Amino acid sequence: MGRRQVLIDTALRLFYEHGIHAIGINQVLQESGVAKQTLYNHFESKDSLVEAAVEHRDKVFFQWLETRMNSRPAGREALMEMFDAVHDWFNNRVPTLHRFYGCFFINTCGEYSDPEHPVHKRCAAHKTRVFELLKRHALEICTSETEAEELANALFLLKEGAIVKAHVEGDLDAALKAKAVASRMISPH
Amino acid sequence: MGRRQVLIDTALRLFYEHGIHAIGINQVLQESGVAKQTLYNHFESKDSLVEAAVEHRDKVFFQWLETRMNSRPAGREALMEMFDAVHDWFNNRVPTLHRFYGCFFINTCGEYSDPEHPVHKRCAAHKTRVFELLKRHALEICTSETEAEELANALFLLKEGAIVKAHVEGDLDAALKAKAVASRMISPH
DNA sequence: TTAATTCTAGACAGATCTGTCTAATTTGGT
DNA sequence: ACCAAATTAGACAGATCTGTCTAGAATTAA
Repeated sequence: MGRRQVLIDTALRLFYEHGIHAIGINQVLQESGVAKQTLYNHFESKDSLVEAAVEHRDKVFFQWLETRMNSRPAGREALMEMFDAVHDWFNNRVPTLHRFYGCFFINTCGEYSDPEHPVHKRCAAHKTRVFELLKRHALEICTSETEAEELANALFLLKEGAIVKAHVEGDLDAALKAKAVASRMISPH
Repeated sequence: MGRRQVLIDTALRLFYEHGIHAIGINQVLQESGVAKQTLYNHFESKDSLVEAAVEHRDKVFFQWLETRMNSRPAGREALMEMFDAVHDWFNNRVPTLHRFYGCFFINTCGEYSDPEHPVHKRCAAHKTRVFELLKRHALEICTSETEAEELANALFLLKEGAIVKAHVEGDLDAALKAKAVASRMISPH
């Protein structure tokens, strides 16, 4: 694996576990076994490495979620599969996502509150992308665009809420509880 | 106001806006106009100040929310009022909560991922406390303990999801959308 | 083989971090 | 007015932060 990718992987792992401002460049270098100059050959600053880490997480996470949902019939089943997917995530059964420390994008926005900051913007873009994925499947089982939007929104909120509950309170069944609520919202229709 | 409280207020404001590890003790001292020795007379370390800030936020936030909910009849109306309350919060109409930068407890857990850390524990305790508040009102309109638990859980997830959506995506209507979902969950019953 | 590129190791600068210490000043109770 | 406690200002230590620089080693391509 190229040096650039090694740096991104290591940085993401450390940032995700401890937060971004708690991790210094030197620690990333030491754990990745890369020289300092190499880092600054590939990235012009720490912030630039942070951006790359967020972008990478977006790619990995979205691909994983989309693949999981596509493994089931589009529409209701795919939407329900989402909750099973994040349930596996919460319980550390998805190695590619690392050990669960909440949502990297939510955590990162807690450290970059300015909505105009490039890092914050990338986090927002990720969430919007996931929302669009839900909406696409919601359209399969809804009779109008508005209705699909509302359903996708409800499921999105439940999912985000479950992430928070799982991380902050350590509730490992949060995803299943969210799924139960979601199930009641879709089936009687 | 006592020096101790000045320090807590200033620290909370800065921590909430920028994250905890991004703020140094010296900045807290400068903005609060307090000497360094005074800080270390009241707190044995920065972490101890962080704990105090989290505890204070818990007190202020919970009291605010409980008061808002108690301004309406217990049960369904109080639960609906919660969404109006956080809607005001998202739109910066609650001065005592500061400008909205997401949930301080969620953000803080992003920087203190170890669930055994005192700071993380306090954040978890806050969320649990809010959940119990919801459950108390849910019991007013449910026929069983289990049903109340499930309702409180659903509303809790919607609320947390709305906080995330409002902060990360800048969706200022997130609370109203969550309220709409919640409303559909309660009224037909 | 040679030439160009990439990487390494680490010194270094300058800023900032937490926390300690001192000594003078202010405050509050009696 | 007096004494004790609290606060101030700031120097200081030692660690750590980001980012630059240099010089040599490794890698890659022609």
